[in-house]
Amino acid sequence: MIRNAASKETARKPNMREAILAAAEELFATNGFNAVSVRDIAQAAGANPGSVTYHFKTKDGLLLEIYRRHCGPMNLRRSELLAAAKRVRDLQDRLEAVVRAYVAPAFTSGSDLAGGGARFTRLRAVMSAEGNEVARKIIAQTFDDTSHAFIDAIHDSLPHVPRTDIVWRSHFLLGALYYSLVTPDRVSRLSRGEADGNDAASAIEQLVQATVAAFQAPALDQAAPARRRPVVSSKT
Amino acid sequence: MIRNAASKETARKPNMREAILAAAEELFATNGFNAVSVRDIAQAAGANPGSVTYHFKTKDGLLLEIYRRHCGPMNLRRSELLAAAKRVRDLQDRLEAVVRAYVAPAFTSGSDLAGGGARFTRLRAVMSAEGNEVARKIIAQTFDDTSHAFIDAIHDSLPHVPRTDIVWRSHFLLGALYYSLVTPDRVSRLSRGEADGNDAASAIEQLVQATVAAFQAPALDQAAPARRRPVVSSKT
DNA sequence: ATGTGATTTGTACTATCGTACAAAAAATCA
DNA sequence: TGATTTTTTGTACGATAGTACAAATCACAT
Repeated sequence: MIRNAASKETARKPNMREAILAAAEELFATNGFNAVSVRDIAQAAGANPGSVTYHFKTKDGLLLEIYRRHCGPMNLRRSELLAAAKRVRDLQDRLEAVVRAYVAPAFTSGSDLAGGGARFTRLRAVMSAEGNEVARKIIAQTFDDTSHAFIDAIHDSLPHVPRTDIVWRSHFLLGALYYSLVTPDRVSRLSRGEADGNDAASAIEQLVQATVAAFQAPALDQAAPARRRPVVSSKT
Repeated sequence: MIRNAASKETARKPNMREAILAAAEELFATNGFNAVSVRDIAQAAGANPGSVTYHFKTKDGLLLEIYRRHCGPMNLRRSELLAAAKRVRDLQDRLEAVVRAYVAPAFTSGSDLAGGGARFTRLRAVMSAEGNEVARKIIAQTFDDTSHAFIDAIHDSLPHVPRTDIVWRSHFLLGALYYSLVTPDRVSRLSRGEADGNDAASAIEQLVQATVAAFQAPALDQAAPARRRPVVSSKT
């Protein structure tokens, strides 16, 4: 939408550059950073390997640009959604709205820059698992603000739950979200075809519902640490 | 334990072989498969690169052996824990016991083969994210049985929740578990030091409590699909 | 101690990696 | 159109990858 700006950006002829970015995003998201060569990317984009060097200098630079391109619009969109969610009156409904505002943009398909999108979210999941340095840096300095904003919003809806628990549970949420995008087929397989792990709408609803319940769980204060230790025999 | 068998296995002098396996497990789990070279592994194990080839033939063979070594004892142990959990009378307590039986072994430290252990679990998380072929094959044929057993056990404690929902929620559980092992520092960072993401006991308690609540969430039947669609403006 | 098989070492081969760079092609503007 | 800049191509270089293999070394039964 926001397009006809004719800025002084280097977007003179974005065809090849954009194709390379898209191909790299897809390949990195499915195979990891190190498993994909610059030549793989060039071939998938219908470009020459040297063209990648020309546009992005290095392979790291290419990854960095993928992040750069997404992070700005994405955080903006998330702020909007969060602000709207925070205006919901009913406390229970507000919690669900906040969670949904966090979850939904991660599942959008296509090249939805603003929402983040499933492809970029999956990319982040994979980079996180690989401990990629470039990703780690840009993520810590770009996403933590947003994460804190969401955590605060959730905490406002659940004043009786300590912040520590909220942090843990939001961490679990992100893990579940990532994993749903990384291995959707596992859901189809384990449900014996009754559920479709690749159906974004189902994933969102299931994740929102489960997560809201998780956030609403009673506080886990260390006052009663060894409430019960069931099962676990002592065989080493 | 089962050791002095003097079988015809090639376990005559396991020192170096074991060192290589341990080093590879650690390096793969933290950096991914492709980012780690055979030379890296050999160096970390104090071995010669050729020694890796001698014991495991190929790099894939080395990864395969890591899985092979863990899967048997691990599934055995999980079955034991699950069986014990299923003997818990109270339905609510049983659910928690089953979840704990699933979660706890994944966080054990050291070279605990039977439990699975944090290192191997993290390795599985990373391989899953990278879409590693070797791992994908062995996982589908080794873990699905156990997963089904746990899903069935949880379903028994929650008869009113459709199996589909149980599958989704158990999928979220595994994702949260993986992510907790992959990026524990994020918890410490977001909680501003109030929580320690690397503390296994805390992680287990938090994860069990949150997950039990998630499983207990009301069923999400498609009878009421558009219960409410809060927030989300329609800007594409 | 000595011979034998198992293991470790050292090294080399080929393939592919990321990247550099000059030449060709395309695009832009006077 | 011709000049100039931007983009694409083709190719090459050094580094490192996985793996193979012969020689050296070790463990140990005889």
